[in-house]
Amino acid sequence: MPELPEVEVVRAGLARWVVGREISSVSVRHPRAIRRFVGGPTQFEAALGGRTVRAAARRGKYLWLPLSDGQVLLAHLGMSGQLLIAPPATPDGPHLRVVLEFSGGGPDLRFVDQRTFGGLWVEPGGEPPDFLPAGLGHIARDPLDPLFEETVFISRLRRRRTEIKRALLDQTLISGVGNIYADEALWRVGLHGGRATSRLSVAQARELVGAVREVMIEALAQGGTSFDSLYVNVNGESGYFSRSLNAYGRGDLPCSRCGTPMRREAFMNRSSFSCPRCQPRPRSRI
DNA sequence: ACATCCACCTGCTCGC
DNA sequence: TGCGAGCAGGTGGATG
Repeated sequence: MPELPEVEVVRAGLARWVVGREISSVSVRHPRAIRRFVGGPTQFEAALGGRTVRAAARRGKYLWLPLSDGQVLLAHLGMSGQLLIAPPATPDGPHLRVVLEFSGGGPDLRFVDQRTFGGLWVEPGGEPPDFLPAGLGHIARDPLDPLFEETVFISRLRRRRTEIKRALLDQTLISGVGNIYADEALWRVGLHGGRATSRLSVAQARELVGAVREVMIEALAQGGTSFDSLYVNVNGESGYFSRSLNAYGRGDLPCSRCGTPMRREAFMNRSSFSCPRCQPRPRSRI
């Protein structure tokens, strides 16, 4: 799905519904879902059977479940992945990719993913709290992480030679931010995403991180952002933050601050939304 | 090392 | 009704 608030909603759901349970069997319905696991479906199923889930952790948009044998089950939802808690008798939907069943009955955990950009895989684990799965070494901390170092982020940001929206989407600089929350944060601080990172003052950069953090906290409190059934919590329920969006998806609608029609610009095979008046385009390029 | 771009997918909506 | 184009919340790896 999803950006940090949506992934965090899923993590919390896993903590509630899956932690403490023993995996009894695993069924891979689509091999692409585990393409990041070298062993293939048979070994994947064997790697998980009989293990108990110890916790539910997250770094940026990646999730992982430490297991009783010391390994971790990793998940990334890609653009359309869902982790759903479902009664065992639930019929297979068209995009069901992996099913995990648990000992002693109770609901299954299902990985459903229309576009198949997401996936599950298993890696060696390690000791919390500093442990980070090997595959996630390049992912920065997110701005809600207590160990996120704002001053380090700001100095790295200002040393970049790129545009601020690109930098916000760079998960090696700051994680958890995607197209929605980047646009929302930029709108809040009145900066156009095309501004040069190197020309931001420290104060502006600080304001920007503050806005990212703020919009994510607000979204989290409302269960995340969803426009349709594609982005849901583990119980299949949508969050309400789409009602609070001020920028994303609002092309031609009035800016909620000044009333000017919002503009939509093409950006990396996607769209950026901004207010032409509150967020003027920079005069100079990078 | 750093910056940029696009392939990887399915499905929906829109205009012709 | 059909069909192609364009679009969708992400990312790793190739390329410069």
